[in-house]
Amino acid sequence: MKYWLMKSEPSAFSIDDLKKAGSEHWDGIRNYQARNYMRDDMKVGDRVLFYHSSTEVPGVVGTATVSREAYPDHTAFDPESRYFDPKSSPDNPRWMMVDLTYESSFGQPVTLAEIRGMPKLKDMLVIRKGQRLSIQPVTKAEFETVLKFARAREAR
DNA sequence: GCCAACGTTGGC
DNA sequence: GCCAACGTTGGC
Repeated sequence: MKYWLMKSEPSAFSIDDLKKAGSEHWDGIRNYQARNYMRDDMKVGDRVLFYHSSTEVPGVVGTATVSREAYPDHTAFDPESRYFDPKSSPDNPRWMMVDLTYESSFGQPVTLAEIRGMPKLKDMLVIRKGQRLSIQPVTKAEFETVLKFARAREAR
């Protein structure tokens, strides 16, 4: 089983949106490395840290699981979509998506600043300068550290 | 809104 | 295949 961090702008799609939906497809990925992670490495049951970016307090806000492996991102075929890509076609799809299923929401986000401050999380890609990938692998230890930190705070 | 860091595009 | 120009990301 693998572990991931996936970024979303909450104004576009938030953890609450995923909670409401239960499961949802993760469309709009238009970066080859992020696509390759989904296409080649994500399996059903993989666990995901759900991260809110471009918001007042960026950070991990909850968890999800991968519930369907990579399949063509249909928004690339839709000229009306902001994610339209004329180079992608149903015959030869360039972009992929996976489905995520909601797992949990943190009472308070584990903020980017907090991640920066924790020695155990010093190698997380999300705090590496210039790292903008919207899908990033995390280690099991990092995943569990984030989760424990969130749970410990909720227990107080 | 600024801007650093990157990724992509396209002319050559 | 180089690389300048351009677009995007995302924290601040």
